[in-house]
Amino acid sequence: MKADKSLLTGSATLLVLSLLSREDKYGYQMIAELEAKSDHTFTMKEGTLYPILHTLEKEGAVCSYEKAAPTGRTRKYYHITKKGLRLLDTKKEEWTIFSQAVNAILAGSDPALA
Amino acid sequence: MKADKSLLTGSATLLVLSLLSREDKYGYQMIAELEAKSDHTFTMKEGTLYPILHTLEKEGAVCSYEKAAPTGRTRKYYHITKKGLRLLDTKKEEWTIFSQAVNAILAGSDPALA
DNA sequence: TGACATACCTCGACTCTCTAGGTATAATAT
DNA sequence: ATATTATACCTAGAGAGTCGAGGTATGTCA
Repeated sequence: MKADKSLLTGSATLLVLSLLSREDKYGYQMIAELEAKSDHTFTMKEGTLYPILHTLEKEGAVCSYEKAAPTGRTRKYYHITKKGLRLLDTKKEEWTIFSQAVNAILAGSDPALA
Repeated sequence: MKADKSLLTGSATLLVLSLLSREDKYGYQMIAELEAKSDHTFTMKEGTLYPILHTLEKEGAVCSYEKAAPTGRTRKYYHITKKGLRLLDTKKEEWTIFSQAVNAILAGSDPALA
């Protein structure tokens, strides 16, 4: 994690839902994709991801199914539900409002440091 | 707080330092300014702000002094130090990297929902 | 004089992420 | 053959950060 990891708080679920909105994925894959797509800014730990997935499943935002990989290994895929898509929409908007608010505050700070 | 409050985690210190980079301020004032400048997105609680200010002071990022308000009341003003300005710079960059990374992930999500 | 806004502070609860373990299988190296 | 590494999943407890709810005190206004 390049940036202060505590910044991740509150966005982890948003990121997971966003990944799943394109196609079904399994846990290990999501971690790798987050790392790659964020240019190594996010290194989401397994201890963070798996509990999030389990919570989302309990809430009905995602559902899971097992599928064998070409290698023969069993993977647990997650699929986002309609409820999950609505949740994603809500969290996306929250993120937008939040980040714009932070930028508004920062815009007021000493320009000599920009 | 309009947005999920857990998003604030990790940015609270950045916001405080940013406010102080323009001019010295006292606690109660910072809460009001954050609320106003962020269009009511941030409602930083006193239980959040004061411990942050005390920690920053311990670290030498800010220093404080008492000053009487025109009303006669005593206010505790905080002044950002050079060390604090460097910390602000660091945290600003962390925020930029982080928010760009989140946006990169979101950009990959289902465009039909955008 | 009572109510309210200002102004500061702290403690314990809560939420979220991470550390550090654990299990098991497949691929690769020795 | 066998050891090691990568894959793939999981959980319990620790730690960090914020909040709720309380406390104290002063100034203003009805």
